[in-house]
Amino acid sequence: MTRVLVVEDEPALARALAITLRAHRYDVAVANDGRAALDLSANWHPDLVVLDLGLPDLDGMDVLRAIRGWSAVPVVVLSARQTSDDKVEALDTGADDYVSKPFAMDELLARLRAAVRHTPTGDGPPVVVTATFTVDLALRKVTRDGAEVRLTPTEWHMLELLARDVGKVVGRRELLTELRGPDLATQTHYLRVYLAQLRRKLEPDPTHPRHLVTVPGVGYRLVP
Amino acid sequence: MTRVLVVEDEPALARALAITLRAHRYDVAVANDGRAALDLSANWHPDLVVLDLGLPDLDGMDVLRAIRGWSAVPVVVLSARQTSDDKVEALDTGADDYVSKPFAMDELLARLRAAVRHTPTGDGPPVVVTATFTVDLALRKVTRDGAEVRLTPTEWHMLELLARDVGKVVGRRELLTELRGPDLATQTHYLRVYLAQLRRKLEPDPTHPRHLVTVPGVGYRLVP
DNA sequence: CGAGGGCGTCAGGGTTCCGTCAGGACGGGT
DNA sequence: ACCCGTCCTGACGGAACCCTGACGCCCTCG
Repeated sequence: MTRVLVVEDEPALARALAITLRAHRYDVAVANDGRAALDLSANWHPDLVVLDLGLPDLDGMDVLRAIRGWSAVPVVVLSARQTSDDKVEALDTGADDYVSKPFAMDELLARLRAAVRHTPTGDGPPVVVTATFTVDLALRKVTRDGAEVRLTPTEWHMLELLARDVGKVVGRRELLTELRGPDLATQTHYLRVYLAQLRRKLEPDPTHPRHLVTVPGVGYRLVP
Repeated sequence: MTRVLVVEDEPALARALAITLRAHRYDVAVANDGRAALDLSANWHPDLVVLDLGLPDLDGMDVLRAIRGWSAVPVVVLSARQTSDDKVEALDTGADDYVSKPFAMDELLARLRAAVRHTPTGDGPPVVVTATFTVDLALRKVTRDGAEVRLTPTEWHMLELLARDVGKVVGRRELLTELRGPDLATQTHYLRVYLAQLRRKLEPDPTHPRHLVTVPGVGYRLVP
């Protein structure tokens, strides 16, 4: 199910959005202010963000910038401002769409659908199959020999990053920036520990990995 | 340069769009009707399509559907209709954005930039093929006779530099500056050692290289 | 004919990098 | 308050890698 993070301080609108989105089979989380928005966008891993620019604590643009600093999740901006300058600034900061209030709900929904289509991983198959295990990005589940494998949040996050670019090498810095933030992007030891745990849970022979392959000096890659 | 196909039957607006886009360093082609739009979108390979729904011969929606039949190029729809039904239909048919006339030019430009961001790495041939091995820059992988070849970071870095300019000679100083920094750009011996290792791993007959060719006194070059 | 420079090959020491085990810190649930 | 799962850091053995030095070859030039 598509996970939508709604960042909206006005309670009435927030409730309306949540109800409507849930009625359309979205998985919805609501953030009332900028802090919660950053927290949820970092830890809840939404597939889409609806961001109202008018927030009580932080400037909405700063929230957008922060999210874009480490994630490529589609962001649809909601705003009462209608001047083209505001739209240009938001779009050039990385917003995928800009909807002015008041808006028609069905139009917003259509724009959300369009935005979700843009997710870089959205065009490929949402499920990665290898010889010994299967990763389902949409369902957030990984199965091995038919049985589901229990993964900790960090383990899953890591596997998700690798599965999002199957076959391609994911750099250590890239992984660490996603997992722990840009500041700790040099702690490569962290990656080794969790890669080992993933291998223990997923590889038939953890000491001779066939799918969770390390590329020395660069990063790791998931091969099908 | 980004190639934009403008589909617009109204001459004044078509000219204005073309002029503005060209001023912003876009490569622009204009189609006055649906037939020309389909023709150009198929043969000219635009990176972005600006599509006005009001066309003399075909329905704009049919044009959109046709394009989406074979291409994932970003399409920004332009229309005089402002009802949300029209927007929903266009967006759900595959349009990336919907702009109602009249519109502010700078907003349209921002939306075009946002739309073009969605195209996933459409530039350049990411794979170099020779008679005995192939280099895939994107996947960071090199295969020989179908089997993957293990390269050390330095070996790969070197091969990457050569593959980035296939056929052209890459100077020794250029190589060394990339590999070891500007200060050590005279240690040509370093290059010989690693070229030899690359040849040993990739050439059928390492003593008589066919693809990793030496240009005496100048540098090396990769020939397909 | 000998000297010299550019090139390719081989080998080894020093260093970095990787994988693994173990244990303390933290937090949520009972 | 206790327990359990998870997160994170430290230490260590082993492997891979980087780089340099030494040597032989070929060609050119004195």
